[in-house]
Amino acid sequence: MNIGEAAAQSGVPAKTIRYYEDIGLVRSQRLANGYRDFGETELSALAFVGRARSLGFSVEDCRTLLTLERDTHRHSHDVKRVAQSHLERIAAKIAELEAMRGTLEALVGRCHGDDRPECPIMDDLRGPARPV
Amino acid sequence: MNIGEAAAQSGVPAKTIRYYEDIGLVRSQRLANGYRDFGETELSALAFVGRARSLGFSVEDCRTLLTLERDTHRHSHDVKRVAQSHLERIAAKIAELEAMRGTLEALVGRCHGDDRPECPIMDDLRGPARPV
DNA sequence: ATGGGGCTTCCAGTCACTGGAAGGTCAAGC
DNA sequence: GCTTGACCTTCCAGTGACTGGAAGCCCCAT
Repeated sequence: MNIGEAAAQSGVPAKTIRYYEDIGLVRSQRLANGYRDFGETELSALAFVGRARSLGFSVEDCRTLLTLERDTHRHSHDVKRVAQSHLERIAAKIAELEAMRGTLEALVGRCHGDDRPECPIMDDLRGPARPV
Repeated sequence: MNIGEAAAQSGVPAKTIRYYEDIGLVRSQRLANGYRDFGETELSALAFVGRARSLGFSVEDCRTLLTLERDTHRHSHDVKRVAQSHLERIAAKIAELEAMRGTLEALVGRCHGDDRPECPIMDDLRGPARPV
Protein backbone atom coordinates (compact mmCIF):
# COMPACT_ATOMS: atom_id res chain seq x y z
CA MET A 1 0.00 0.00 0.00
CA ASN A 2 1.46 3.37 -0.97
CA ILE A 3 1.47 6.44 1.24
CA GLY A 4 -1.71 7.92 -0.17
CA GLU A 5 -3.68 4.79 0.58
CA ALA A 6 -2.07 4.50 4.03
CA ALA A 7 -3.06 8.10 4.72
CA ALA A 8 -6.64 7.40 3.67
CA GLN A 9 -6.84 4.21 5.76
CA SER A 10 -5.20 5.60 8.87
CA GLY A 11 -6.55 9.12 8.78
CA VAL A 12 -3.01 10.48 9.13
CA PRO A 13 -2.01 12.90 6.32
CA ALA A 14 0.74 11.68 3.97
CA LYS A 15 2.89 14.64 4.91
CA THR A 16 2.55 13.75 8.56
CA ILE A 17 3.36 10.10 7.90
CA ARG A 18 6.63 11.16 6.27
CA TYR A 19 7.33 13.36 9.25
CA TYR A 20 6.67 10.48 11.66
CA GLU A 21 9.04 8.33 9.68
CA ASP A 22 11.65 11.10 9.77
CA ILE A 23 11.58 11.24 13.54
CA GLY A 24 11.57 7.45 13.80
CA LEU A 25 8.07 7.09 15.20
CA VAL A 26 6.85 4.73 12.48
CA ARG A 27 8.57 2.76 9.74
CA SER A 28 7.78 1.62 6.22
CA GLN A 29 9.17 -0.69 3.59
CA ARG A 30 10.33 0.62 0.24
CA LEU A 31 9.49 -0.60 -3.22
CA ALA A 32 12.09 -0.82 -5.98
CA ASN A 33 11.00 2.56 -7.31
CA GLY A 34 11.62 4.25 -3.96
CA TYR A 35 7.96 4.51 -3.01
CA ARG A 36 7.01 3.73 0.56
CA ASP A 37 5.10 0.51 1.08
CA PHE A 38 2.82 0.05 4.08
CA GLY A 39 1.65 -3.35 5.29
CA GLU A 40 -0.84 -4.22 8.00
CA THR A 41 1.72 -3.78 10.78
CA GLU A 42 2.81 -0.35 9.67
CA LEU A 43 -0.75 0.70 9.03
CA SER A 44 -1.98 -0.26 12.46
CA ALA A 45 0.94 1.51 14.13
CA LEU A 46 0.02 4.57 12.13
CA ALA A 47 -3.64 4.38 13.13
CA PHE A 48 -2.59 3.81 16.74
CA VAL A 49 -0.53 6.97 16.68
CA GLY A 50 -3.33 8.83 14.96
CA ARG A 51 -5.75 7.91 17.73
CA ALA A 52 -3.27 8.67 20.49
CA ARG A 53 -2.55 12.08 18.95
CA SER A 54 -6.28 12.79 18.71
CA LEU A 55 -6.44 12.24 22.46
CA GLY A 56 -3.75 14.86 22.79
CA PHE A 57 -0.83 12.57 23.66
CA SER A 58 2.50 14.09 22.67
CA VAL A 59 4.58 12.44 20.01
CA GLU A 60 6.95 11.30 22.75
CA ASP A 61 4.05 9.76 24.63
CA CYS A 62 3.08 8.02 21.40
CA ARG A 63 6.55 6.58 21.17
CA THR A 64 6.25 5.20 24.70
CA LEU A 65 2.75 3.88 24.08
CA LEU A 66 3.81 2.20 20.85
CA THR A 67 6.63 0.46 22.67
CA LEU A 68 4.21 -0.69 25.35
CA GLU A 69 1.75 -1.80 22.70
CA ARG A 70 4.41 -4.02 21.14
CA ASP A 71 5.48 -5.40 24.51
CA THR A 72 3.22 -8.35 25.29
CA HIS A 73 4.68 -8.42 28.80
CA ARG A 74 3.84 -4.83 29.53
CA HIS A 75 2.29 -3.79 32.81
CA SER A 76 -0.96 -1.90 32.50
CA HIS A 77 0.16 0.45 35.26
CA ASP A 78 2.85 1.77 32.91
CA VAL A 79 0.18 2.60 30.38
CA LYS A 80 -2.01 4.08 33.06
CA ARG A 81 0.78 6.26 34.36
CA VAL A 82 1.36 7.77 30.92
CA ALA A 83 -2.35 8.41 30.52
CA GLN A 84 -2.69 9.88 33.97
CA SER A 85 0.11 12.34 33.66
CA HIS A 86 -1.28 13.38 30.30
CA LEU A 87 -4.64 13.82 31.98
CA GLU A 88 -3.05 16.09 34.56
CA ARG A 89 -1.53 18.26 31.87
CA ILE A 90 -4.91 18.50 30.18
CA ALA A 91 -6.65 19.40 33.43
CA ALA A 92 -4.06 22.09 34.13
CA LYS A 93 -4.48 23.53 30.64
CA ILE A 94 -8.26 23.55 31.00
CA ALA A 95 -7.97 25.34 34.32
CA GLU A 96 -5.69 27.94 32.77
CA LEU A 97 -8.02 28.50 29.84
CA GLU A 98 -11.06 28.69 32.09
CA ALA A 99 -9.42 31.38 34.16
CA MET A 100 -8.79 33.35 30.98
CA ARG A 101 -12.33 32.75 29.84
CA GLY A 102 -13.71 33.93 33.16
CA THR A 103 -11.79 37.18 33.06
CA LEU A 104 -12.48 37.79 29.39
CA GLU A 105 -16.19 37.08 29.69
CA ALA A 106 -16.51 39.53 32.53
CA LEU A 107 -14.66 42.20 30.56
CA VAL A 108 -16.52 41.58 27.31
CA GLY A 109 -19.79 41.65 29.22
CA ARG A 110 -18.97 45.08 30.60
CA CYS A 111 -17.84 46.55 27.28
CA HIS A 112 -20.55 48.49 25.49
CA GLY A 113 -19.09 47.73 22.10
CA ASP A 114 -20.11 51.04 20.59
CA ASP A 115 -18.21 53.79 18.80
CA ARG A 116 -16.91 55.46 21.92
CA PRO A 117 -13.36 54.89 23.11
CA GLU A 118 -14.18 54.00 26.72
CA CYS A 119 -13.68 50.32 27.25
CA PRO A 120 -13.32 48.20 30.39
CA ILE A 121 -11.24 45.70 28.42
CA MET A 122 -8.68 48.39 27.70
CA ASP A 123 -8.91 49.63 31.27
CA ASP A 124 -8.04 46.17 32.48
CA LEU A 125 -5.12 45.74 30.12
CA ARG A 126 -3.81 49.17 30.95
CA GLY A 127 -4.37 49.27 34.65
CA PRO A 128 -2.65 47.17 37.27
CA ALA A 129 -5.97 46.33 38.92
CA ARG A 130 -7.00 42.83 38.09
CA PRO A 131 -7.56 40.43 40.99
CA VAL A 132 -5.56 37.28 40.29
CA MET B 1 15.65 52.38 32.89
CA ASN B 2 17.66 49.47 31.53
CA ILE B 3 16.19 46.21 30.33
CA GLY B 4 16.62 44.36 33.60
CA GLU B 5 14.69 46.99 35.50
CA ALA B 6 12.04 47.12 32.78
CA ALA B 7 11.70 43.36 33.00
CA ALA B 8 11.30 43.53 36.76
CA GLN B 9 8.75 46.35 36.55
CA SER B 10 6.69 44.90 33.71
CA GLY B 11 6.95 41.23 34.56
CA VAL B 12 8.10 40.51 31.01
CA PRO B 13 11.47 38.67 30.85
CA ALA B 14 14.36 40.63 29.34
CA LYS B 15 14.78 38.01 26.65
CA THR B 16 11.14 38.38 25.70
CA ILE B 17 11.39 42.16 25.65
CA ARG B 18 14.23 41.91 23.13
CA TYR B 19 12.13 39.53 21.10
CA TYR B 20 9.16 41.92 21.17
CA GLU B 21 11.42 44.69 19.98
CA ASP B 22 12.76 42.45 17.23
CA ILE B 23 9.29 41.84 15.86
CA GLY B 24 8.37 45.49 16.23
CA LEU B 25 5.81 45.03 18.97
CA VAL B 26 7.43 47.45 21.38
CA ARG B 27 10.20 50.00 21.07
CA SER B 28 12.95 51.42 23.22
CA GLN B 29 15.46 54.23 23.23
CA ARG B 30 19.19 53.58 23.27
CA LEU B 31 21.85 55.04 25.47
CA ALA B 32 25.27 56.03 24.13
CA ASN B 33 26.71 52.69 25.24
CA GLY B 34 24.15 50.74 23.22
CA TYR B 35 22.03 49.75 26.18
CA ARG B 36 18.28 49.93 25.80
CA ASP B 37 16.55 52.66 27.74
CA PHE B 38 12.92 52.36 28.78
CA GLY B 39 10.78 55.31 29.80
CA GLU B 40 7.26 55.39 31.20
CA THR B 41 5.68 55.07 27.76
CA GLU B 42 7.69 52.04 26.75
CA LEU B 43 7.23 50.47 30.14
CA SER B 44 3.47 50.77 30.09
CA ALA B 45 3.28 49.33 26.58
CA LEU B 46 5.35 46.43 27.82
CA ALA B 47 3.12 45.86 30.81
CA PHE B 48 0.07 46.16 28.56
CA VAL B 49 1.41 43.43 26.31
CA GLY B 50 2.33 41.33 29.31
CA ARG B 51 -1.21 41.47 30.62
CA ALA B 52 -2.77 40.82 27.23
CA ARG B 53 -0.49 37.81 26.73
CA SER B 54 -1.41 36.50 30.15
CA LEU B 55 -5.04 36.56 29.00
CA GLY B 56 -3.95 34.42 26.06
CA PHE B 57 -4.11 37.06 23.33
CA SER B 58 -1.78 36.28 20.45
CA VAL B 59 1.12 38.58 19.71
CA GLU B 60 -0.79 39.79 16.65
CA ASP B 61 -3.81 40.54 18.80
CA CYS B 62 -1.48 42.46 21.11
CA ARG B 63 -0.31 44.50 18.18
CA THR B 64 -3.90 45.36 17.29
CA LEU B 65 -4.79 46.10 20.90
CA LEU B 66 -1.75 48.34 21.35
CA THR B 67 -2.74 50.29 18.27
CA LEU B 68 -6.27 50.67 19.62
CA GLU B 69 -4.87 51.66 23.01
CA ARG B 70 -2.91 54.48 21.42
CA ASP B 71 -5.86 55.62 19.33
CA THR B 72 -7.88 58.01 21.46
CA HIS B 73 -10.62 57.90 18.81
CA ARG B 74 -10.96 54.13 18.92
CA HIS B 75 -14.35 52.48 18.98
CA SER B 76 -14.85 50.10 21.86
CA HIS B 77 -16.59 47.68 19.52
CA ASP B 78 -13.26 47.13 17.78
CA VAL B 79 -11.70 46.15 21.07
CA LYS B 80 -14.69 44.02 21.93
CA ARG B 81 -14.50 42.21 18.61
CA VAL B 82 -10.88 41.24 19.18
CA ALA B 83 -11.69 40.02 22.68
CA GLN B 84 -14.75 38.12 21.54
CA SER B 85 -13.04 36.23 18.79
CA HIS B 86 -10.27 35.37 21.19
CA LEU B 87 -12.91 34.17 23.61
CA GLU B 88 -14.34 31.92 20.94
CA ARG B 89 -10.96 30.37 20.27
CA ILE B 90 -10.54 29.75 23.98
CA ALA B 91 -13.99 28.20 24.28
CA ALA B 92 -13.26 25.92 21.32
CA LYS B 93 -9.98 24.86 22.85
CA ILE B 94 -11.62 24.16 26.18
CA ALA B 95 -14.28 22.05 24.49
CA GLU B 96 -11.62 20.07 22.66
CA LEU B 97 -9.63 19.48 25.83
CA GLU B 98 -12.73 18.52 27.77
CA ALA B 99 -13.61 15.92 25.18
CA MET B 100 -10.14 14.48 25.55
CA ARG B 101 -10.41 14.57 29.29
CA GLY B 102 -13.75 12.79 29.20
CA THR B 103 -12.44 9.96 27.07
CA LEU B 104 -9.19 9.69 29.01
CA GLU B 105 -10.88 9.71 32.39
CA ALA B 106 -13.19 6.91 31.34
CA LEU B 107 -10.26 4.86 30.04
CA VAL B 108 -8.03 5.51 33.03
CA GLY B 109 -10.92 4.64 35.31
CA ARG B 110 -11.31 1.28 33.65
CA CYS B 111 -7.60 0.42 33.66
CA HIS B 112 -6.57 -1.73 36.60
CA GLY B 113 -3.07 -0.35 36.60
CA ASP B 114 -1.47 -3.58 37.70
CA ASP B 115 1.32 -5.73 36.28
CA ARG B 116 -0.79 -7.51 33.72
CA PRO B 117 -0.73 -6.45 30.09
CA GLU B 118 -4.50 -6.16 29.60
CA CYS B 119 -5.47 -2.53 29.38
CA PRO B 120 -8.59 -0.76 28.15
CA ILE B 121 -6.50 2.27 27.26
CA MET B 122 -4.46 0.18 24.86
CA ASP B 123 -7.62 -1.49 23.59
CA ASP B 124 -9.03 1.89 22.75
CA LEU B 125 -5.91 3.13 21.00
CA ARG B 126 -5.60 -0.11 19.08
CA GLY B 127 -9.20 -0.74 18.18
CA PRO B 128 -11.38 1.36 15.92
CA ALA B 129 -14.21 1.35 18.47
CA ARG B 130 -14.44 4.65 20.21
CA PRO B 131 -17.74 6.50 20.10
CA VAL B 132 -17.06 10.08 19.03
C1' DA C 1 4.19 11.26 -26.67
C1' DT C 2 1.73 13.73 -23.51
C1' DG C 3 -0.88 14.82 -19.55
C1' DG C 4 -2.10 14.30 -14.92
C1' DG C 5 -1.76 12.42 -10.76
C1' DG C 6 1.01 10.25 -7.66
C1' DC C 7 5.45 9.79 -5.37
C1' DT C 8 10.34 11.43 -3.71
C1' DT C 9 13.55 14.75 -1.08
C1' DC C 10 14.73 18.97 1.01
C1' DC C 11 14.10 23.61 2.69
C1' DA C 12 11.50 27.05 4.98
C1' DG C 13 7.86 28.73 7.83
C1' DT C 14 4.61 28.54 11.73
C1' DC C 15 4.16 30.53 17.13
C1' DA C 16 6.25 32.60 20.97
C1' DC C 17 9.68 32.29 22.99
C1' DT C 18 14.20 30.34 25.29
C1' DG C 19 19.08 28.86 25.84
C1' DG C 20 23.61 29.71 24.97
C1' DA C 21 27.90 31.58 23.02
C1' DA C 22 30.93 35.42 22.35
C1' DG C 23 31.89 39.72 23.61
C1' DG C 24 31.23 44.85 25.36
C1' DT C 25 30.18 47.86 29.78
C1' DC C 26 30.00 49.35 34.33
C1' DA C 27 30.53 49.88 39.36
C1' DA C 28 32.74 48.18 43.50
C1' DG C 29 36.50 46.69 46.00
C1' DC C 30 41.49 45.94 46.61
C1' DG D 1 44.95 50.46 38.00
C1' DC D 2 43.07 45.98 37.93
C1' DT D 3 40.09 42.38 38.70
C1' DT D 4 35.62 40.52 39.53
C1' DG D 5 31.00 39.91 38.67
C1' DA D 6 26.78 41.46 37.16
C1' DC D 7 24.96 43.62 33.76
C1' DC D 8 24.23 44.49 28.75
C1' DT D 9 24.74 43.50 23.45
C1' DT D 10 24.00 40.49 19.05
C1' DC D 11 23.32 36.34 16.72
C1' DC D 12 22.27 31.50 16.10
C1' DA D 13 19.82 27.39 17.16
C1' DG D 14 16.19 24.70 19.21
C1' DT D 15 11.42 23.84 20.90
C1' DG D 16 6.52 20.79 18.97
C1' DA D 17 4.22 19.06 15.51
C1' DC D 18 3.49 19.74 11.64
C1' DT D 19 2.60 22.19 6.86
C1' DG D 20 3.55 24.45 2.33
C1' DG D 21 6.09 24.54 -1.60
C1' DA D 22 9.72 23.66 -5.05
C1' DA D 23 12.10 20.52 -8.03
C1' DG D 24 12.09 16.38 -9.94
C1' DC D 25 10.99 11.17 -10.73
C1' DC D 26 7.28 7.44 -11.73
C1' DC D 27 3.30 5.31 -13.66
C1' DC D 28 -0.76 4.81 -16.34
C1' DA D 29 -4.18 6.16 -19.71
C1' DT D 30 -5.14 8.27 -23.91
